[in-house]
Amino acid sequence: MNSRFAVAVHILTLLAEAGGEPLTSERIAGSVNTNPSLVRRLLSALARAGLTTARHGAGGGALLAKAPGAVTLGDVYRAVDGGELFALHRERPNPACPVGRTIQGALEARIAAAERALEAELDRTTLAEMARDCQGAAAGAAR
Amino acid sequence: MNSRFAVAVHILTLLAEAGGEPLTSERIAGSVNTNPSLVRRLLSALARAGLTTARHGAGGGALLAKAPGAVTLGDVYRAVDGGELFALHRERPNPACPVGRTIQGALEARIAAAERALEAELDRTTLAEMARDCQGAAAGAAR
DNA sequence: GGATCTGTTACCATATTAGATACAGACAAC
DNA sequence: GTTGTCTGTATCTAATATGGTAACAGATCC
Repeated sequence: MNSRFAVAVHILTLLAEAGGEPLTSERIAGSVNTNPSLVRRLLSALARAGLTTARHGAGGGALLAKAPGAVTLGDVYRAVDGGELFALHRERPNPACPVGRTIQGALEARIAAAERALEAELDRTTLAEMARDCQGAAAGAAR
Repeated sequence: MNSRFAVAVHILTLLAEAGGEPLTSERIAGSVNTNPSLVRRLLSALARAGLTTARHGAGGGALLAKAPGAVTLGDVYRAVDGGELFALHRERPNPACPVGRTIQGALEARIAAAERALEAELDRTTLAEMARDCQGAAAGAAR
């Protein structure tokens, strides 16, 4: 459906490989193949979540706010997509029906558990590992 | 985001409680609080996945194709939403950049693992349990 | 044969997504 | 302190997804 998670991971992997060098939204957009404004929108969400910081002005750009080994894909998911996994009914179910009256409560607990499981799996990968994978694959392709 | 999963679980829970009695799309729509055509669309996906069958004509309607204890929320997810968790980049990343060239491959494995974790958690709940929860809550509310 | 119900299609309104442009504000360089 | 660079945000647009609605051919029951 939406590609925010993929693009956000892409951005952060670039920042991890930059090793403290600030990257401009234009430079990042060149790798992602999109436009700088979209990159800045995502960086805005990542900064709100405490994952990145920015330096204004000439020579500025985006920076990781933490060590690459301390940021997980789960952090990225929560920053850009969190809590949007499943929606409940758009219209409230019929309260005159036993199932309609209770289904949403029964579902909420299961949906929350599923989201926890998803995030726990995403938490098993750090940006450092993503950067390493991309380095290795790039080296392999260059041989 | 989308409510297909919630509505599909609602439909199947109704069928589980009906205990072999066929329910019409109009009857189901009354509980979900939507219109019969949408219900039939979802039932169509559920039937393709082998979760329901239908009886045409007067006195007909939808039926569970399996025992309520043999259908999990993971089955429902796969039937109506499967494989749509995360999208990759809409435009292909820049192949001239080491990260752009390799990020999608590195992401695909992690996304697949996350989806497996999500489905495994959903597989822990069956329709029988959903029906029991709704019965219990309904009884509690009636006291 | 007539009534009922499914399965599918088509159409519409709305919401979401992402591409694009614009501009005020922050900061660096000089 | 003036100029240039870059961020952060708002706005607009096009494409797509979602769900509400109507319509109708086909299957089945009575």
